[in-house]
Amino acid sequence: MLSQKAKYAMRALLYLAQAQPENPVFISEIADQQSVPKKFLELILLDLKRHGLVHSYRGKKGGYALAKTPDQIYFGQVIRIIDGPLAQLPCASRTAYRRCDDCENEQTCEIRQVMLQVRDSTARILDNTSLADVMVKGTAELVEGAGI
Amino acid sequence: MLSQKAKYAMRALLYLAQAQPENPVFISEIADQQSVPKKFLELILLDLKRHGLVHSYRGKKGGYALAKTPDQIYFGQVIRIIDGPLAQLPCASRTAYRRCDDCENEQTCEIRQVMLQVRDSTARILDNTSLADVMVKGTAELVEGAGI
DNA sequence: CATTAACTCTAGTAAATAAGTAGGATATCA
DNA sequence: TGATATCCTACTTATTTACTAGAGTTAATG
Repeated sequence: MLSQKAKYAMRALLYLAQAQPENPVFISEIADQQSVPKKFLELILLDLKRHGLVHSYRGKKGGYALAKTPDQIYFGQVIRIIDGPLAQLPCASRTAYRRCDDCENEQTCEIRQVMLQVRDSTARILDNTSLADVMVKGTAELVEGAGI
Repeated sequence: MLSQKAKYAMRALLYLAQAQPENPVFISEIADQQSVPKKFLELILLDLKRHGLVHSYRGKKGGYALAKTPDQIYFGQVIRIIDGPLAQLPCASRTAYRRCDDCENEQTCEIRQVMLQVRDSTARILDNTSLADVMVKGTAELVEGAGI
Protein backbone atom coordinates (compact mmCIF):
# COMPACT_ATOMS: atom_id res chain seq x y z
CA MET A 1 0.00 0.00 0.00
CA LEU A 2 1.02 3.54 -0.73
CA SER A 3 1.52 5.38 2.55
CA GLN A 4 -0.50 8.41 3.48
CA LYS A 5 2.80 10.26 3.51
CA ALA A 6 3.46 9.42 -0.14
CA LYS A 7 -0.03 10.57 -1.09
CA TYR A 8 0.60 13.85 0.71
CA ALA A 9 3.90 14.24 -1.12
CA MET A 10 2.25 13.72 -4.50
CA ARG A 11 -0.56 16.13 -3.69
CA ALA A 12 1.92 18.76 -2.61
CA LEU A 13 3.99 18.32 -5.76
CA LEU A 14 0.93 18.46 -7.98
CA TYR A 15 -0.14 21.63 -6.20
CA LEU A 16 3.29 23.18 -6.73
CA ALA A 17 3.17 22.12 -10.36
CA GLN A 18 0.13 24.33 -10.87
CA ALA A 19 1.90 27.36 -9.35
CA GLN A 20 4.44 29.66 -11.01
CA PRO A 21 7.97 28.52 -10.10
CA GLU A 22 8.99 32.16 -9.53
CA ASN A 23 6.38 32.56 -6.79
CA PRO A 24 7.17 30.11 -3.97
CA VAL A 25 4.17 28.73 -2.08
CA PHE A 26 3.88 28.60 1.72
CA ILE A 27 3.68 25.23 3.40
CA SER A 28 0.57 26.50 5.15
CA GLU A 29 -1.12 27.23 1.83
CA ILE A 30 -0.46 23.73 0.51
CA ALA A 31 -1.54 22.24 3.84
CA ASP A 32 -4.80 24.18 3.80
CA GLN A 33 -5.64 23.63 0.15
CA GLN A 34 -4.77 19.94 0.11
CA SER A 35 -5.87 19.19 3.69
CA VAL A 36 -2.53 17.86 4.82
CA PRO A 37 -1.40 18.30 8.45
CA LYS A 38 1.01 21.22 8.29
CA LYS A 39 3.76 19.97 10.56
CA PHE A 40 3.72 16.61 8.82
CA LEU A 41 3.94 18.30 5.45
CA GLU A 42 7.00 20.21 6.63
CA LEU A 43 8.85 16.94 7.10
CA ILE A 44 7.73 15.65 3.73
CA LEU A 45 8.77 18.76 1.81
CA LEU A 46 12.09 18.79 3.58
CA ASP A 47 12.67 15.26 2.41
CA LEU A 48 11.69 16.12 -1.16
CA LYS A 49 14.02 19.08 -0.99
CA ARG A 50 16.96 16.95 0.16
CA HIS A 51 16.32 14.74 -2.85
CA GLY A 52 16.30 17.67 -5.21
CA LEU A 53 12.66 17.70 -6.25
CA VAL A 54 11.82 21.09 -4.74
CA HIS A 55 13.56 24.31 -3.78
CA SER A 56 12.80 26.13 -0.57
CA TYR A 57 13.14 29.77 0.46
CA ARG A 58 13.40 30.77 4.10
CA GLY A 59 12.30 33.88 5.90
CA LYS A 60 9.19 35.97 5.69
CA LYS A 61 8.48 35.64 1.97
CA GLY A 62 9.70 32.09 1.87
CA GLY A 63 8.00 28.99 0.57
CA TYR A 64 8.46 26.06 -1.75
CA ALA A 65 8.67 25.67 -5.52
CA LEU A 66 9.42 22.78 -7.85
CA ALA A 67 13.10 22.35 -8.64
CA LYS A 68 12.28 20.90 -12.06
CA THR A 69 9.52 21.27 -14.57
CA PRO A 70 6.51 18.99 -14.00
CA ASP A 71 7.47 16.81 -16.97
CA GLN A 72 10.75 15.96 -15.24
CA ILE A 73 9.26 14.72 -11.97
CA TYR A 74 8.21 11.07 -12.09
CA PHE A 75 5.96 9.25 -9.68
CA GLY A 76 8.51 6.47 -9.34
CA GLN A 77 11.04 8.83 -7.87
CA VAL A 78 8.57 10.35 -5.43
CA ILE A 79 7.47 6.96 -4.15
CA ARG A 80 11.05 5.75 -3.77
CA ILE A 81 11.95 8.83 -1.73
CA ILE A 82 9.00 8.58 0.62
CA ASP A 83 8.13 4.88 0.78
CA GLY A 84 11.28 3.16 -0.46
CA PRO A 85 11.78 0.68 -3.33
CA LEU A 86 8.95 -0.09 -5.73
CA ALA A 87 9.59 -3.83 -5.53
CA GLN A 88 7.50 -5.96 -3.23
CA LEU A 89 10.56 -7.89 -2.08
CA PRO A 90 14.06 -6.62 -1.24
CA CYS A 91 15.52 -9.23 -3.60
CA ALA A 92 13.29 -8.02 -6.45
CA SER A 93 14.42 -4.41 -6.27
CA ARG A 94 16.73 -3.10 -8.99
CA THR A 95 17.53 0.26 -7.38
CA ALA A 96 17.90 -1.04 -3.81
CA TYR A 97 18.58 -4.76 -4.09
CA ARG A 98 19.00 -6.69 -0.85
CA ARG A 99 19.09 -10.41 -0.27
CA CYS A 100 16.08 -11.89 1.52
CA ASP A 101 17.39 -13.16 4.87
CA ASP A 102 15.58 -16.47 4.70
CA CYS A 103 16.04 -17.28 1.03
CA GLU A 104 17.67 -20.62 0.29
CA ASN A 105 18.50 -20.16 -3.36
CA GLU A 106 17.75 -16.85 -5.01
CA GLN A 107 18.42 -18.16 -8.51
CA THR A 108 15.64 -20.72 -8.31
CA CYS A 109 13.25 -18.81 -6.04
CA GLU A 110 9.86 -18.98 -7.74
CA ILE A 111 8.45 -16.12 -5.69
CA ARG A 112 11.26 -13.82 -6.74
CA GLN A 113 10.71 -14.69 -10.41
CA VAL A 114 7.14 -13.50 -10.21
CA MET A 115 7.82 -10.45 -8.09
CA LEU A 116 10.57 -9.31 -10.44
CA GLN A 117 8.04 -9.23 -13.24
CA VAL A 118 5.67 -7.23 -11.07
CA ARG A 119 8.35 -4.76 -10.05
CA ASP A 120 9.39 -4.25 -13.70
CA SER A 121 5.89 -3.59 -14.95
CA THR A 122 5.26 -1.26 -12.03
CA ALA A 123 8.47 0.65 -12.64
CA ARG A 124 7.72 0.88 -16.35
CA ILE A 125 4.63 2.87 -15.49
CA LEU A 126 5.81 4.91 -12.52
CA ASP A 127 9.19 5.84 -14.00
CA ASN A 128 7.56 7.02 -17.20
CA THR A 129 4.64 8.97 -15.81
CA SER A 130 5.42 12.51 -14.75
CA LEU A 131 3.38 15.13 -12.94
CA ALA A 132 2.80 16.76 -16.31
CA ASP A 133 1.40 13.55 -17.74
CA VAL A 134 -1.50 13.49 -15.32
CA MET A 135 -2.12 17.21 -14.96
CA VAL A 136 -3.74 17.97 -18.29
CA LYS A 137 -4.54 14.67 -19.89
CA GLY A 138 -7.50 12.48 -19.06
CA THR A 139 -7.18 8.84 -18.06
CA ALA A 140 -6.89 7.56 -21.64
CA GLU A 141 -3.51 6.79 -23.17
CA LEU A 142 -1.64 7.65 -20.04
CA VAL A 143 1.05 5.05 -20.50
CA GLU A 144 1.40 5.59 -24.21
CA GLY A 145 1.64 9.28 -23.49
CA ALA A 146 4.52 8.53 -21.17
CA GLY A 147 6.51 7.21 -24.09
CA ILE A 148 6.16 3.45 -23.77
CA MET B 1 5.83 -4.98 0.42
CA LEU B 2 4.78 -8.58 0.39
CA SER B 3 4.35 -9.76 3.98
CA GLN B 4 6.40 -12.58 5.43
CA LYS B 5 3.10 -14.37 5.90
CA ALA B 6 2.33 -14.23 2.18
CA LYS B 7 5.79 -15.56 1.36
CA TYR B 8 5.23 -18.43 3.76
CA ALA B 9 1.88 -19.14 2.12
CA MET B 10 3.44 -19.29 -1.33
CA ARG B 11 6.26 -21.50 -0.16
CA ALA B 12 3.81 -23.88 1.46
CA LEU B 13 1.65 -24.03 -1.65
CA LEU B 14 4.65 -24.60 -3.88
CA TYR B 15 5.75 -27.38 -1.56
CA LEU B 16 2.32 -28.99 -1.68
CA ALA B 17 2.33 -28.64 -5.44
CA GLN B 18 5.35 -30.94 -5.61
CA ALA B 19 3.62 -33.61 -3.50
CA GLN B 20 1.01 -36.15 -4.62
CA PRO B 21 -2.47 -34.83 -3.82
CA GLU B 22 -3.51 -38.29 -2.56
CA ASN B 23 -0.84 -38.18 0.16
CA PRO B 24 -1.52 -35.23 2.45
CA VAL B 25 1.52 -33.55 3.96
CA PHE B 26 1.90 -32.70 7.66
CA ILE B 27 2.19 -29.07 8.64
CA SER B 28 5.33 -30.03 10.53
CA GLU B 29 6.93 -31.38 7.37
CA ILE B 30 6.25 -28.19 5.43
CA ALA B 31 7.42 -26.10 8.39
CA ASP B 32 10.68 -28.04 8.62
CA GLN B 33 11.42 -28.20 4.92
CA GLN B 34 10.55 -24.58 4.19
CA SER B 35 11.75 -23.17 7.53
CA VAL B 36 8.45 -21.62 8.47
CA PRO B 37 7.41 -21.34 12.14
CA LYS B 38 4.99 -24.22 12.60
CA LYS B 39 2.29 -22.54 14.67
CA PHE B 40 2.29 -19.57 12.33
CA LEU B 41 1.99 -21.88 9.34
CA GLU B 42 -1.07 -23.51 10.95
CA LEU B 43 -2.88 -20.19 10.81
CA ILE B 44 -1.83 -19.59 7.24
CA LEU B 45 -2.92 -22.98 5.97
CA LEU B 46 -6.21 -22.66 7.82
CA ASP B 47 -6.80 -19.41 6.01
CA LEU B 48 -5.92 -20.92 2.65
CA LYS B 49 -8.26 -23.80 3.44
CA ARG B 50 -11.16 -21.48 4.24
CA HIS B 51 -10.61 -19.87 0.86
CA GLY B 52 -10.65 -23.22 -0.91
CA LEU B 53 -7.03 -23.45 -2.02
CA VAL B 54 -6.17 -26.51 0.07
CA HIS B 55 -7.90 -29.46 1.69
CA SER B 56 -7.05 -30.65 5.18
CA TYR B 57 -7.36 -34.00 6.90
CA ARG B 58 -7.50 -34.27 10.65
CA GLY B 59 -6.34 -36.98 13.03
CA LYS B 60 -3.29 -39.14 13.06
CA LYS B 61 -2.79 -39.54 9.32
CA GLY B 62 -3.93 -36.04 8.60
CA GLY B 63 -2.22 -33.25 6.72
CA TYR B 64 -2.74 -30.84 3.87
CA ALA B 65 -3.05 -31.16 0.11
CA LEU B 66 -3.85 -28.77 -2.72
CA ALA B 67 -7.55 -28.46 -3.46
CA LYS B 68 -6.82 -27.70 -7.11
CA THR B 69 -4.11 -28.56 -9.59
CA PRO B 70 -1.09 -26.22 -9.54
CA ASP B 71 -2.12 -24.64 -12.83
CA GLN B 72 -5.34 -23.46 -11.23
CA ILE B 73 -3.76 -21.65 -8.29
CA TYR B 74 -2.71 -18.09 -9.13
CA PHE B 75 -0.40 -15.85 -7.16
CA GLY B 76 -2.93 -13.06 -7.30
CA GLN B 77 -5.44 -15.08 -5.33
CA VAL B 78 -2.90 -16.12 -2.72
CA ILE B 79 -1.76 -12.55 -2.12
CA ARG B 80 -5.33 -11.27 -1.90
CA ILE B 81 -6.19 -13.90 0.72
CA ILE B 82 -3.17 -13.23 2.90
CA ASP B 83 -2.30 -9.56 2.32
CA GLY B 84 -5.50 -8.11 0.88
CA PRO B 85 -6.07 -6.24 -2.40
CA LEU B 86 -3.29 -5.94 -4.98
CA ALA B 87 -3.95 -2.24 -5.49
CA GLN B 88 -1.79 0.31 -3.72
CA LEU B 89 -4.83 2.41 -2.88
CA PRO B 90 -8.28 1.33 -1.71
CA CYS B 91 -9.83 3.44 -4.47
CA ALA B 92 -7.68 1.71 -7.11
CA SER B 93 -8.78 -1.81 -6.22
CA ARG B 94 -11.15 -3.59 -8.59
CA THR B 95 -11.91 -6.58 -6.35
CA ALA B 96 -12.18 -4.63 -3.07
CA TYR B 97 -12.90 -1.04 -4.03
CA ARG B 98 -13.24 1.47 -1.20
CA ARG B 99 -13.33 5.22 -1.33
CA CYS B 100 -10.27 7.00 0.06
CA ASP B 101 -11.48 8.89 3.14
CA ASP B 102 -9.70 12.11 2.29
CA CYS B 103 -10.26 12.20 -1.47
CA GLU B 104 -11.94 15.34 -2.77
CA ASN B 105 -12.87 14.20 -6.26
CA GLU B 106 -12.14 10.64 -7.26
CA GLN B 107 -12.90 11.25 -10.92
CA THR B 108 -10.15 13.82 -11.29
CA CYS B 109 -7.68 12.37 -8.77
CA GLU B 110 -4.33 12.21 -10.55
CA ILE B 111 -2.86 9.79 -8.05
CA ARG B 112 -5.68 7.33 -8.56
CA GLN B 113 -5.22 7.49 -12.33
CA VAL B 114 -1.65 6.36 -12.01
CA MET B 115 -2.24 3.77 -9.33
CA LEU B 116 -5.06 2.21 -11.34
CA GLN B 117 -2.59 1.59 -14.13
CA VAL B 118 -0.16 0.04 -11.70
CA ARG B 119 -2.81 -2.18 -10.14
CA ASP B 120 -3.94 -3.37 -13.60
CA SER B 121 -0.48 -4.27 -14.80
CA THR B 122 0.24 -6.01 -11.50
CA ALA B 123 -2.98 -7.99 -11.65
CA ARG B 124 -2.33 -8.90 -15.27
CA ILE B 125 0.78 -10.72 -14.12
CA LEU B 126 -0.32 -12.14 -10.79
CA ASP B 127 -3.73 -13.32 -11.98
CA ASN B 128 -2.18 -15.10 -14.95
CA THR B 129 0.78 -16.75 -13.28
CA SER B 130 0.02 -20.03 -11.54
CA LEU B 131 2.09 -22.26 -9.30
CA ALA B 132 2.58 -24.52 -12.32
CA ASP B 133 3.95 -21.65 -14.37
CA VAL B 134 6.92 -21.15 -12.07
CA MET B 135 7.53 -24.73 -11.01
CA VAL B 136 9.11 -26.15 -14.14
CA LYS B 137 9.86 -23.24 -16.39
CA GLY B 138 12.86 -20.96 -16.13
CA THR B 139 12.58 -17.23 -15.85
CA ALA B 140 12.17 -16.64 -19.59
CA GLU B 141 8.75 -16.12 -21.13
CA LEU B 142 6.98 -16.32 -17.82
CA VAL B 143 4.28 -13.88 -18.71
CA GLU B 144 3.81 -15.16 -22.25
CA GLY B 145 3.56 -18.63 -20.82
CA ALA B 146 0.76 -17.40 -18.62
CA GLY B 147 -1.26 -16.65 -21.71
CA ILE B 148 -0.81 -12.93 -22.16
C1' DC C 1 17.23 46.64 14.55
C1' DA C 2 13.66 44.23 16.58
C1' DT C 3 9.66 41.90 15.29
C1' DT C 4 7.30 38.81 12.59
C1' DA C 5 6.66 35.01 9.87
C1' DA C 6 8.51 31.79 7.21
C1' DC C 7 11.49 27.24 6.93
C1' DT C 8 14.74 23.62 9.69
C1' DC C 9 15.59 20.07 12.74
C1' DT C 10 15.39 16.73 16.67
C1' DA C 11 12.41 14.32 19.60
C1' DG C 12 8.55 12.20 21.22
C1' DT C 13 4.05 9.62 21.06
C1' DA C 14 -0.34 7.05 20.15
C1' DA C 15 -2.42 3.73 17.24
C1' DA C 16 -2.14 0.20 14.00
C1' DT C 17 0.03 -3.67 11.87
C1' DA C 18 3.23 -7.66 11.54
C1' DA C 19 5.02 -11.69 13.13
C1' DG C 20 4.76 -14.69 15.81
C1' DT C 21 3.42 -17.85 20.66
C1' DA C 22 0.52 -20.45 23.92
C1' DG C 23 -2.54 -23.64 24.99
C1' DG C 24 -6.61 -26.08 24.92
C1' DA C 25 -10.40 -28.33 21.85
C1' DT C 26 -11.50 -31.62 18.38
C1' DA C 27 -10.88 -35.43 15.14
C1' DT C 28 -8.87 -39.79 13.50
C1' DC C 29 -6.30 -43.96 13.53
C1' DA C 30 -4.14 -47.97 15.48
C1' DT D 1 -8.05 -45.21 24.66
C1' DG D 2 -3.89 -43.04 23.85
C1' DA D 3 -1.08 -40.88 20.44
C1' DT D 4 -0.93 -37.45 17.09
C1' DA D 5 -2.70 -34.65 13.80
C1' DT D 6 -5.54 -30.26 12.70
C1' DC D 7 -8.65 -26.35 14.66
C1' DC D 8 -9.42 -22.20 17.14
C1' DT D 9 -9.07 -18.17 20.35
C1' DA D 10 -6.31 -15.23 22.65
C1' DC D 11 -2.20 -13.02 23.80
C1' DT D 12 2.44 -10.74 23.09
C1' DT D 13 6.20 -8.13 21.32
C1' DA D 14 8.48 -5.26 17.88
C1' DT D 15 8.08 -2.29 14.20
C1' DT D 16 6.00 1.07 11.44
C1' DT D 17 2.84 4.82 10.54
C1' DA D 18 1.08 9.14 11.16
C1' DC D 19 1.41 12.43 13.31
C1' DT D 20 2.72 16.50 17.25
C1' DA D 21 5.87 19.68 20.08
C1' DG D 22 8.97 22.90 20.46
C1' DA D 23 13.23 25.11 19.93
C1' DG D 24 16.38 26.99 16.32
C1' DT D 25 17.51 29.62 11.92
C1' DT D 26 16.74 32.90 8.20
C1' DA D 27 14.99 36.89 5.86
C1' DA D 28 11.86 40.77 4.92
C1' DT D 29 9.98 45.01 6.91
C1' DG D 30 8.32 48.90 9.71
